[in-house]
Amino acid sequence: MRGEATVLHADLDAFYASVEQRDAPELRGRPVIVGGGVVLAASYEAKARGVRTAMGGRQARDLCPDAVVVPPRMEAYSAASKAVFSIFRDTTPLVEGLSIDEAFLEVGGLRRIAGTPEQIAVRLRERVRTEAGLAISVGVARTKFLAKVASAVSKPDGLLIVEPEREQEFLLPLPVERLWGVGAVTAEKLHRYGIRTVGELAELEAATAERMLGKATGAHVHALARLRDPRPVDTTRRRGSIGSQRALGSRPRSPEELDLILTQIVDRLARRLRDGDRVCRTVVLRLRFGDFTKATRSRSLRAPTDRTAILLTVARALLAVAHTEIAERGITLIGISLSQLDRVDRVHPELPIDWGDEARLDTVLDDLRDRYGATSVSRAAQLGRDPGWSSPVLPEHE
DNA sequence: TCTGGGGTCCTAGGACCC
DNA sequence: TCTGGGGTCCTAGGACCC
Repeated sequence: MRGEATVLHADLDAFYASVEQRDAPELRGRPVIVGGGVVLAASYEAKARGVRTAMGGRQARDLCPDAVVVPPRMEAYSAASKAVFSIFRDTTPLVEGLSIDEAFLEVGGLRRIAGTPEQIAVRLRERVRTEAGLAISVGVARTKFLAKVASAVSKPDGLLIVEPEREQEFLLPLPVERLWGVGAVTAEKLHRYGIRTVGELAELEAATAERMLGKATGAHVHALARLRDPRPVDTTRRRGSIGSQRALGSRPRSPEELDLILTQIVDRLARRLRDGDRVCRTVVLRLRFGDFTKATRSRSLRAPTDRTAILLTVARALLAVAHTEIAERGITLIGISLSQLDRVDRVHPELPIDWGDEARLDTVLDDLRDRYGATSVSRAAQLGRDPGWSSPVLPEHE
């Protein structure tokens, strides 16, 4: 007894590019690339010419010179996503969003009122096509992982049901890259041991896979290869961090320029935090240097906050401690992540949300000075407290 | 491969506490 | 001021996903 195939994985096809083709009829049937420096999404016409997500824009244009390149319209994609997710939630209350364009739906309890999982999947695809104007692929299986693989195999615009008794037949011949959690590095490690298919991985002992790949990754991908994936569709998951970043190209940037970009990023994130009634406790500065190596600098606060002034002060202090490195090596990306998120109403009442206690903010800054010996930390602190900084130069909207 | 932007999870060492 | 082991938090880095 292994249960029935009641998990749907629904995944919009070439999402950003499909929204562009939906909104601009002259783009339909033509190769479309969303993005500039890098391909964010490619329509199936462009994919057929070898264009792939994350490919450099230059290479993409060489492969497909007649492609229409359009800049991303994130608001349009976000609106389209909301429309599709409301169809998901209208289908079943048990929806687990994975990203802007995909979700798991548990439909096991709906037989009487809505029919079999297959009937539900067929209707879902029709509704997304007619009501949102988009193609969506759906995989149906007993586990989340198998459903996800099934939707990927069914693309484009497909529906694939993996019946429990056909699972091995379906999965074992697939290349290991299909496993959720096997990327370029892990695939290369497995290839070095002569393992190319899921079936070959499944034949190993778990301990062997763990020795090859590390404990967590090894155990995880080995379990998937053996068809073990007990995770239920989880409707309660909430984001654990939010972030924003900006690629800067290779030209030199003045400290003032960096400070302005950092301010814009923190301002936008702090707004998102407050809009979602969330607070955060850790501020992470992300940097990419001139040679494209990466680094992070982070600081945790004693009390959670959603105040722009506090977040910006900490972010500036983190940037200040990295300024020598930036001056020497150049900078090509700057970003901030806010993590250890919590709901405002979950914060213990005795912990102030508005962390206005300057003495404690000073403790954070002193720590940074001790650790990095940076002299500009105090200037960052001054800037953060300067009432003039915030009197918004910055527009209210994102 | 001349490199976006949004996330998740894991590892590992050190601090600190019991 | 000798020593062990376990648990948790913090920081930094890395793999992976879409």
